[in-house]
Amino acid sequence: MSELSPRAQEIVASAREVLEDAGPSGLSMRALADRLGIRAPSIYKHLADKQALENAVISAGFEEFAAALEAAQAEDDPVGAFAAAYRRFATEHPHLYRLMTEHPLQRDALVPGAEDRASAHVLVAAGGDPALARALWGLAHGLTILELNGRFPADADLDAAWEQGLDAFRARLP
Amino acid sequence: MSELSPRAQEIVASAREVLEDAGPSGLSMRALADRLGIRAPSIYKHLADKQALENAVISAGFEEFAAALEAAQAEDDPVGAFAAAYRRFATEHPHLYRLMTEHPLQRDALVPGAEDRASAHVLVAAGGDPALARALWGLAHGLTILELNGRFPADADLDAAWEQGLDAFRARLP
DNA sequence: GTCTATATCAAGATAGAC
DNA sequence: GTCTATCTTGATATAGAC
Repeated sequence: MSELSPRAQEIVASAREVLEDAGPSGLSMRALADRLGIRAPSIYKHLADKQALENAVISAGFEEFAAALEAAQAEDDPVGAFAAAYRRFATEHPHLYRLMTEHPLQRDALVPGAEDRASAHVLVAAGGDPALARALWGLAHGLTILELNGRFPADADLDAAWEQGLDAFRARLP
Repeated sequence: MSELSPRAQEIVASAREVLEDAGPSGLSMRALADRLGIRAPSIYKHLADKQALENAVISAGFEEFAAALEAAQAEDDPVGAFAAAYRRFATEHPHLYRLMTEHPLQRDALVPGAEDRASAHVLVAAGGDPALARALWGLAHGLTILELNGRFPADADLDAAWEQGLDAFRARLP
């Protein structure tokens, strides 16, 4: 990913706002231009195309996600601390989380290391075991996205579901 | 959901084929009409609109999913049998699985009970504990959709990730 | 850095004839 | 049950002027 000009960074920040208001499908070049008070074609002077825009939003999202996971590390209950921070990030930024996870990533076009920095935390939480870490990630993502997609009954106790799942993982760690 | 005419059922079956060839975004009324050898407006004589079409495909998907999970029940390792059938269904019908899970469901417009019949199996696999069942569902969905979205490294041992996760759940059951 | 004007494409959907 | 003709909307993107 090439460096972004200051103006491009402003545009990306606005894109993030549009995304969080309107969801991934509402993030169009026109909607973004409206938010910026300019016309859509002007955006192309700063960002090559819509993919570049989305990739910039996603990269920033990973950096923010990584920071949130990092701030939440706790030695006494690494699994619980990871899961709480994970769930909170997704709940507070549902559309950003969706954009970051619902499609294959164009890794060549992202800020290098942004994704890795986020995924490193699940490995720590799983005590360094890659297979257990991927399973824990699966649990966290699955519960998160099923909830965002409204797949659980309205009266389901999701806190209890998280705790049951996390307890199962805690029991596998020393 | 109202009953479908025989012709409508043929159209839904073709829609399923288009979906599996081209993915959810490739399932347009025009692409479907091409497959059927007719013109797009003709479809509207049999199905009210695109949502009705998608809901019919989704309902059929749930019934097929439920049947696959039912056929896989095993008393000695209910968690493993459930997970294997779940993973196989999603791997064999990735675009159908996506369509069934990536958006909120319009439950009023689905065949009654189709979703319930599928979700009942995870409850059985979890020994009847709803919270544990939702966690297991989260694990299965998360690993499945992360894999479909290409989120794991190419050299990741996903069989091992599934086994680690499933073992954690097996240990919570009598 | 932004503008207007425009090209291009593809989607869902309806009216009315046959 | 299918057709043609058409409407409407909305998206990405480019050219070239200011």
